[in-house]
Amino acid sequence: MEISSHQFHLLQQLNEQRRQDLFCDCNILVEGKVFKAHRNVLFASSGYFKMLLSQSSKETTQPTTATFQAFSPDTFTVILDFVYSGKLSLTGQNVIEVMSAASYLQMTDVISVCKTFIKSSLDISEKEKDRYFSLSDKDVNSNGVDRSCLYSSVWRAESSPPRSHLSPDQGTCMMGGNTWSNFSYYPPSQRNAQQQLSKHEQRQDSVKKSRHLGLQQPSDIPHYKSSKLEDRAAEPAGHIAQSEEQVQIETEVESPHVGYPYGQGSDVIPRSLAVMRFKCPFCTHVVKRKADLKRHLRCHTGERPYPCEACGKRFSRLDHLSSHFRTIHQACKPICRKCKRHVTELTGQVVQEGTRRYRLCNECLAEAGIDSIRIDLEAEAPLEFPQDGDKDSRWHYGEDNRSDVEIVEDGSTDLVIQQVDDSEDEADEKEVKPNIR
DNA sequence: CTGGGGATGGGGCCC
DNA sequence: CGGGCCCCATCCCCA
Repeated sequence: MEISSHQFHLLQQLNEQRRQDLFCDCNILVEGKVFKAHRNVLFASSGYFKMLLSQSSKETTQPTTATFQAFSPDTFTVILDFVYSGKLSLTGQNVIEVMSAASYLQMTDVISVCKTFIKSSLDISEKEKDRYFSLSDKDVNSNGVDRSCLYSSVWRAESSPPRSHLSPDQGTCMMGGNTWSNFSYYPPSQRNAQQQLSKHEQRQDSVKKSRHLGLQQPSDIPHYKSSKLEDRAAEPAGHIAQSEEQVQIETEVESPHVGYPYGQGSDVIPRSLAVMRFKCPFCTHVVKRKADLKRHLRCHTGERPYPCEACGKRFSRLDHLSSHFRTIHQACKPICRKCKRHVTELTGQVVQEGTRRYRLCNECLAEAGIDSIRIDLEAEAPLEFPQDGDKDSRWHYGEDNRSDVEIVEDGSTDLVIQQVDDSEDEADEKEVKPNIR
């Protein structure tokens, strides 16, 4: 016989103990603010704490102290409240930082909820599309409602992700009911993801400075990486409040009837004259297509679903990966890297340096004195790309093999020269990179 | 220190 | 809607 409310009451009791500082054996210091919690609970909720606490002293009589600078006390409050209640208080303003912190703490369920929160920003119902939304600050804010959403723990696989919070007519939304309020354990797939995050955590120390891998550390996520994004991040809070609206559809009149003011008379605008636009909830960017917004959002979330199997570098877009692979690993350009002259299969050769390939003309090869290196294609490890299908399950922030790559690429001992043979190269491309067209 | 080139990343848009 | 191409901006490296 199972008492369904037991888990809930147990968690409630633990939360009560935390509030009263009873049996708390772990101090968490976040930017000077001290949080008290139970080792057991933290251990069970976070891969980071699991590692930390299992590595820390076996002496259990002394309270453990953990210090964080990567996120704010407010963010950790949201995380800790979730740990002790199963409820995650997400808003358009805090979701990025909460996801960043969850990534740092290896809390895959929280990451999933944050991802869904962001992704669901794109899910605009047909009904809503038929409506006219004003973009003015006045209208956005005039609802006078708190748009924060409370997610209760991990939803079950068969449950739909939350969408209701998108409606501008709705305010606070509580994901209640059995499906949402039951506390769940990590499903096996999430455990795998957690292990990957764990690996990432171990790699953090070797993170390089390269700006191209700007989202290396979880803490970087809310800070963005390009100057453009930094500018956006530095925008005043007023703007954030405006863009807090998850996704707005802007109806733009492209006819001579440009005099329609926002917020009134919209229902008389013929649909044929209206252009749907999608506004990013995190910046001022507006795109015409939902797919473009989805792509754009990756620059906020740091999602890099396309890993290069040759070097491990991850890309946010397939075409960037494709371009990278062609340029770096396939030596597609028939140009001598040194003298920039056009080379053919007769006048040049492909040089392989680690996983990097480029072409050199015969003269430059002779000059460099590397023409004597024996080609050993049999021994050469093939560059293989993964098949499609795992991209979504594999992305996470800061996953970075760059340090390994640089070691490989800098190794002059890996220098291999191949005969230039475009036909062979194309065959190689098909074999090596099945997911790149 | 500076300019050029390469690599990368983001947006627009076509297929 | 995803894939892919083109364009452009930015950053980094190197001569």
